[in-house]
Amino acid sequence: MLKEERQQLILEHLKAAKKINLGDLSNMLKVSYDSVRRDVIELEDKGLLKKVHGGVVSNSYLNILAGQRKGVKKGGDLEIVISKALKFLKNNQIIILDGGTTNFFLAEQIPKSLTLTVITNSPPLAMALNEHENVEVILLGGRYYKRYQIAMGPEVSNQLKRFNADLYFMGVNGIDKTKGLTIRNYEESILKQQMMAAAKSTICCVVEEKIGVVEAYQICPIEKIDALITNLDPENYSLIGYDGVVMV
Amino acid sequence: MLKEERQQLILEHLKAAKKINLGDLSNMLKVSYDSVRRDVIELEDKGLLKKVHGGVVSNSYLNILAGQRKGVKKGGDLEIVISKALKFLKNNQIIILDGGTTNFFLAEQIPKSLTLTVITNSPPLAMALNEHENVEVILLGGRYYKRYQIAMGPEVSNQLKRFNADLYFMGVNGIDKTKGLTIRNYEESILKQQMMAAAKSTICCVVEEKIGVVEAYQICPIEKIDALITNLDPENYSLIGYDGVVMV
DNA sequence: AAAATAATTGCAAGCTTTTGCGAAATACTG
DNA sequence: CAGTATTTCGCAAAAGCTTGCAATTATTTT
Repeated sequence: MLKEERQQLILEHLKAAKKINLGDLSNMLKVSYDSVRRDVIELEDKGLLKKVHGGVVSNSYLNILAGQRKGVKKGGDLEIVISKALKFLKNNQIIILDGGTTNFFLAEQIPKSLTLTVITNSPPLAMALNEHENVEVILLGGRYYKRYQIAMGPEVSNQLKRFNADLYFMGVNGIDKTKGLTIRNYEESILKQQMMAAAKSTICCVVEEKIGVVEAYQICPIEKIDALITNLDPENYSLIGYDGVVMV
Repeated sequence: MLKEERQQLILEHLKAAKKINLGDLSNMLKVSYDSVRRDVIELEDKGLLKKVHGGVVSNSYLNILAGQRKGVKKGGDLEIVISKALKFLKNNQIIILDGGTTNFFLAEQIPKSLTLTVITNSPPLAMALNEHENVEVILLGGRYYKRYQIAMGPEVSNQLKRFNADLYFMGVNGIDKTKGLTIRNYEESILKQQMMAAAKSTICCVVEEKIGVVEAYQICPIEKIDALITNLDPENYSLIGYDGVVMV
């Protein structure tokens, strides 16, 4: 069995199971514990799952590449988040949208009648707005990171310095009471800080499963953002202790 | 057995089996391991499969990107133009590709093994290079023109000033002996001039039907470009009178 | 048709990746 | 805090891959 094949199987299993322990995987795939372990490490490096003590959990990192366009499931967590986020949009606003699936789907769902300027470093997101006649798009250029499908680097930062947007919708990998907003890529964490600085207020959109997750690099502590949008009711117990933020 | 025949068999087998290891292929096709290996490298260059340690997998297996049709018709005019254009590419070159369909398809057909830097103002083109691991992409940012799906404006021009690329592949709407290279959009005509200035040499790729066509805005006279690639034989009568250009 | 050139093939030696094992370290549980 | 479960690490064997070379076959040129 090829390594790639195995990794594919692990991912498929994870879609169904949500959490699997490595021993079971090892039996199931008929390879040693170590091989599974190494596969899982590789997959984690690619951001496709998250390793925890006792097994692996799905990371719901849908690659826009993977054909899952127009992928907001009716009534799903993501749809709830997006519908809440859309309420923040007003005519003639200038908003920054960074890369990431949530923002991509948010962009797709922007009402066609709304007049907006969208600043983004994500080519797929820019293209998702092709049919939005009233949305002007400013694309930030720089070195293009294929893996994340975004532009990053000094050029992007420089261009950002000249902007004063009304809103910034930030995507993150994890959000935690004490560790704040975190992400897996260092450069991106810096970029997101700069995007915050380029906007009057910052809104963070996350689905439930990212709550309590801590990733490698902090962007900022919780209280620096102006609003946190989740699919949960603002009174939900999972959100207790996130002080200083408007919950939506 | 001919090489092409063998490669066809490999692809067919892969369609059915999703994966296969090179030793088995070697037995099946009754040629040495090395020949199979070299076939597989060629196929990988064309993006038709993915080589991994232990064998090959059909690349639709790893990525659900299968639906992404390669848009060049076999034996069509465009394919001829593109195959000629690819001969100009050498390892470690820095090339500028502007928007337009010819360049988009050219980008798709760049061999996966080629190491290049591609500078572009076209988000779709940047994304078309997602699977080209050896191609670094620099995305030019600015105002995004949805209709053409390219970035244009002063930011793009400024970024261009700092580049000294080896080659610029220019797309045009029309080419004519006396009126030169022309295009429908004024701003774009200026941008293309700037791209010419940012590259050591400029190559123009056109299919037959654009020859003799004159559009609203001239980019430059014919003799300013270094090579003209068409689907026609360089000796073809349609090309008589285009002086001062290398015909390919 | 002969010579020159180019493309293809197979081989062998050397190199890299992958794998499983056992010991050691670390994280959870009651 | 001890005990158990889980994870990590280093290593060496095995499997697989690459590279240069020389022989062969095909193609083009003279």
